[in-house]
Amino acid sequence: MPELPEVETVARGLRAHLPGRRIVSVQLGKTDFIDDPAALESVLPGSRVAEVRRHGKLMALRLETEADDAADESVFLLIHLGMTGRVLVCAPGQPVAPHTHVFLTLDDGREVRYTDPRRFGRMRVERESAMPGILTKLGLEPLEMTESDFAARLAGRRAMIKALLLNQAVYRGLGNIYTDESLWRARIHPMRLAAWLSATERRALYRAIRKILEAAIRLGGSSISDYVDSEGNPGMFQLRHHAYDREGKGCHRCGAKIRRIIVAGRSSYFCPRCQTAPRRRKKSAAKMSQPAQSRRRAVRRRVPPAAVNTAA
DNA sequence: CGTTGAACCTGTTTGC
DNA sequence: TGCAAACAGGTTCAAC
Repeated sequence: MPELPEVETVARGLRAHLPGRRIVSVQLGKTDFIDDPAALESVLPGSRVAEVRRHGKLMALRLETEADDAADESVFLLIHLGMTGRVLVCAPGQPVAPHTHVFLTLDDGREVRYTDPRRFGRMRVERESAMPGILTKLGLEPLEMTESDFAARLAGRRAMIKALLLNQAVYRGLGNIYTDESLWRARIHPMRLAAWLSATERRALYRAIRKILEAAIRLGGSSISDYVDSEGNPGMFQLRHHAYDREGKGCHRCGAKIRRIIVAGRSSYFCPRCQTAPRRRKKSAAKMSQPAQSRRRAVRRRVPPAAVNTAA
């Protein structure tokens, strides 16, 4: 479910309710998705939510703990929703959904509940001093990066563009839905090698990512099966998908049938007419005669244009 | 570096 | 109809 627009929507919902609230108590169900459950139980009660941040798909609640001493270091509750995680702010009596494993009771009587059937999500507490290290491992924030920042990350990379967009150490927050939607909009085939995109294509992709994410946030994210925001409402952006989950249906631009292939281990939807496939890479040279092989060798390692500058 | 496949876990959809 | 396989928005790790 949750990619940047969904996590942003949840974070905004939490922002409307949590800052200033004190956490009174914590109850845990299954804890195999929590790094250190005991730490959660000891740190959270009595703390006050100061701020709700989002870094890519990661939510970070800054907590002010009861001043034990002069050290005014904040603590962060980190929440990653994985595939099926939900965070809901509930009235006390509300029925408890199955697979709800974390309850945070607030000082106004309401509860923050974490529900996650597959438990691919993650939760943990971190000291403030650990945060910079965590954030530097993440890539660029898509809605904050400049076009040249974006392009610089593609330079010299021989990976397929889809794999690179999904890599959270390159850009943070894009997942399977929004990479496919962005590539469709930019008319780029998911298997194209990143370094070999033209300047025009890079620009189109940069702009597509912004447009898609902004529109998705405006509509509260995409709800395919599980996703709901912090109040339990689904998003609406799935109604505007052009590629994702549309196998066999007509391309909204040209009418060709949307195809599904596996790229980077993930289902990838694209329009075979609008997003033209890269030239097939050479098969193994094993069967070639010796002279042919040496001739090949000379031209084999073509250096992608973008890497030339970087290397020099 | 980059790719692939498996693993984590449960629920739903698809196919024979 | 029934059961098993395939599949799902994410991340991580080992092996090549």
